[in-house]
Amino acid sequence: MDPITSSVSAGEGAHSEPKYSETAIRILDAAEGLFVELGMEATSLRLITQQAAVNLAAVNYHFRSKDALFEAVFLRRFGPWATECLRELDALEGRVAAGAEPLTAEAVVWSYVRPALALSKDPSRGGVMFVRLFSRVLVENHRQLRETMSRQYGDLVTRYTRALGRALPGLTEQEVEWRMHLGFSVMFHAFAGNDILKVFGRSAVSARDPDMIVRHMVPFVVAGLTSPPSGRSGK
Amino acid sequence: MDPITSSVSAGEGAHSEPKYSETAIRILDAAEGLFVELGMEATSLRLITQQAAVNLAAVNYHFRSKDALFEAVFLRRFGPWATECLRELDALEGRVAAGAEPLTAEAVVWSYVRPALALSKDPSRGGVMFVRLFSRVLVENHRQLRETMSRQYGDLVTRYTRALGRALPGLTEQEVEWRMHLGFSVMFHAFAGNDILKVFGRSAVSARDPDMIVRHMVPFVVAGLTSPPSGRSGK
DNA sequence: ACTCGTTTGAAACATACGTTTATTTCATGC
DNA sequence: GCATGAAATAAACGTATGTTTCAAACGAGT
Repeated sequence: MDPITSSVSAGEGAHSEPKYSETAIRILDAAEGLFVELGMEATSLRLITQQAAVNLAAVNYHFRSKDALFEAVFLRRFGPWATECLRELDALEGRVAAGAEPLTAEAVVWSYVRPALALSKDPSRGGVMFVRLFSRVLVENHRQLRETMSRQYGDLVTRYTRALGRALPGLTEQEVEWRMHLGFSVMFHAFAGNDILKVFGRSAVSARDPDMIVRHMVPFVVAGLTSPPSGRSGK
Repeated sequence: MDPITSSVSAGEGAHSEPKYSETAIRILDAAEGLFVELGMEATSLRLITQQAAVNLAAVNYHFRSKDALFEAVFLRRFGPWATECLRELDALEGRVAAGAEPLTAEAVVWSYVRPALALSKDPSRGGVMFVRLFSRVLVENHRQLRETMSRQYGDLVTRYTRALGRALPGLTEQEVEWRMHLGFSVMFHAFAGNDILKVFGRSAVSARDPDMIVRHMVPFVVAGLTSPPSGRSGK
């Protein structure tokens, strides 16, 4: 029988995670690394199955198609990360509501950075691979994945935007959205190591240590987020 | 005869631009749009030649291979842009040397943003396409292109790094490189419109007007660049 | 021991790809 | 008006792709 309908649809309802068989996991692991390194299009199923030491047909058996495999690879990491982000946000807003601390942009940033950092350091959850995969999704156009994301995780963005807006009073809603966009862009691509300097071969920086990335990135982003409002806000 | 050896190698020496035949230009234009939209791997020569209304073999005739075509597509835009950036930097440093203005981080940023903005608004030079293509190059691994870039344009990065370092005294060399990396990441991906919010379907922001992008982006980046040095500088 | 649903396995499928080959068309110089 | 080299064309090449097929192996339940 189709293992897809049993596992995936069982895990469809509200953010729960599907269980995978051992060979399915081997496929996911191999595919993850290759998708990150070569991109979705340039990675062949034969390369994946060879590296995973499983049969070629196993991919279509366990995941129905290459596209569905890509989505599974991505969502396996994204789901837990999104959950952790929401938990961090909940905790932060709880402390703020209790008057234990003010709601600052830096605190909001950390509620995103902390899960990303934890994830980066945990190889069993994909380590830094996931962030690099995510940065690919941002650039490539995976239509179906985007639909899934906006359907299933749209509220995450809403939550962050609202929190940031509260942390940055005096900014128009549009300015908040822009800074959110800019700030998250930096964070994603910094974590992913999409370094311009790397392209030019002058990459003394790319030590790729997550702690160091965070140490330089967070002050940069917080400074950008909290900079004084521009004279006239955009149309 | 091979049109490649005549045109490209004629334009090899020191940043000059090769001349292309009309059909070659048609191919470059079609390929540019498709590479941006679909990525290098997902774009087939058949799609390109069909859209350019030229024969399939014309690509290999004029550009030798698909890889070489990609490089040509990229360098056609990158060359003039790099030249303009260097001219802006020269002009800035000239004014600074003459004591006409101080060397600020914002001025350095503008020496990059101005050419990018001009390019974004000029459809005859690819418009916003090029920046989006560039952001793909940052994420995908085009080995040969990277070699060409670092060989031919490595000095551009050196110039920017040095200028930024002078504009930001009190920062260690490493901090300057980090901020440079972060700042340019924002600028590239902001111009390219690689919007995280877009992935989640909540893209009120992405009006994609270059002027508005710049208006929000520059203050953000300048704030990040000029933020006070972090306590202990990273190892 | 046998059955039945699940999972693997090897092979084939049709298609699409980048590239190459010959041939034809075309413009230009003599 | 013909020869010459560049450019366009149609067709084929070999290979690699995602997917499907169908038979074999497996593993628990009775």
